[in-house]
Amino acid sequence: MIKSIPPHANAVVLTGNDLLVFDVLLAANGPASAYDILDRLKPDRPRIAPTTVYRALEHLIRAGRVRRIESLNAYLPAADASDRAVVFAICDDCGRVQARDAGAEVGRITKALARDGFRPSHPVVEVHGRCGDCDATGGKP
Amino acid sequence: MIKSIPPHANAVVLTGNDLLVFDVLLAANGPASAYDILDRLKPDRPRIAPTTVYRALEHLIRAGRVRRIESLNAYLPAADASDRAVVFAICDDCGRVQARDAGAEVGRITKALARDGFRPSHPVVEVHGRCGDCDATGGKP
DNA sequence: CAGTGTTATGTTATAGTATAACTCTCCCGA
DNA sequence: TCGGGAGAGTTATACTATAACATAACACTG
Repeated sequence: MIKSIPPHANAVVLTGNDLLVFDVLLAANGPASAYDILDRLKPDRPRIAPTTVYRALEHLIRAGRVRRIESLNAYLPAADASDRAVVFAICDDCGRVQARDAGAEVGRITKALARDGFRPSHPVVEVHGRCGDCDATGGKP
Repeated sequence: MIKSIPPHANAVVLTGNDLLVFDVLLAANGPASAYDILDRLKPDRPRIAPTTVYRALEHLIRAGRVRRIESLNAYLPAADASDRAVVFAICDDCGRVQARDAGAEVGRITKALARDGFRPSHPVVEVHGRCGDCDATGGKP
């Protein structure tokens, strides 16, 4: 039986650039696109290129510190570095995103696929809708 | 070209362009990007623009005939026009995609979110991995 | 029929997202 | 010391999607 995966089985070393990008993401207080991040960094580093941001995002994602939201082409800092499956609840009115653990439900889905011979590696679970606040107030205003 | 279609109450009326795009998608035998479709249409219609393809895709999606795969930026014809939630099993080796009904599992997820005050509208469930064929043969070759 | 609204389509341009390909440099370990 | 690999810079380009405006075709209504 497998116990648990050592937290640093695939340690990813984060560089200065990586942490800079991570700080911007934290400050964004919500999902940010790679180019949002780029724009935020340009005042200090006028020659910074998309490549730099994308490389940092790749590191951060590998390290479990950041998640990509596929249906928004955006990135969100992770609450913790676990690789547990999460579901993103995306409010299409205000743009806010809540991440929730969905390990159990996603497990059912991946297990069902595995029974058909598919070997799941990375699940994407994102639910669009309207958050409680917007639903109460009738939207953005 | 289509002359007129009896305007059933809530039916989405598909136009000639729409059906053309749908035919290309069917012929693709797998997920196709909007620009794949565009390239395939260009020989017959050299002046066709992205807008035209995107508008057709929008119609087809509204009609339930086509699904967008968010994590691939690609489109797939739907097996049927139901709006039941599906999960896409995406093989990252060969690129093939299988759609499976996931109404029950997705229902659990959306209900859990609804209990938190979120009102789900459109779920995105896509699982990347390796299909049985590729897993058996070791990959693309 | 004219006037009007709606939808589809065309056309041009641009915005937004992501990667390729090459270079340089620095650090570290053989 | 040297060579290799990771990080980072630089330039260019590929890929994805929409904006903004113009025209046409049709359907409704008065």
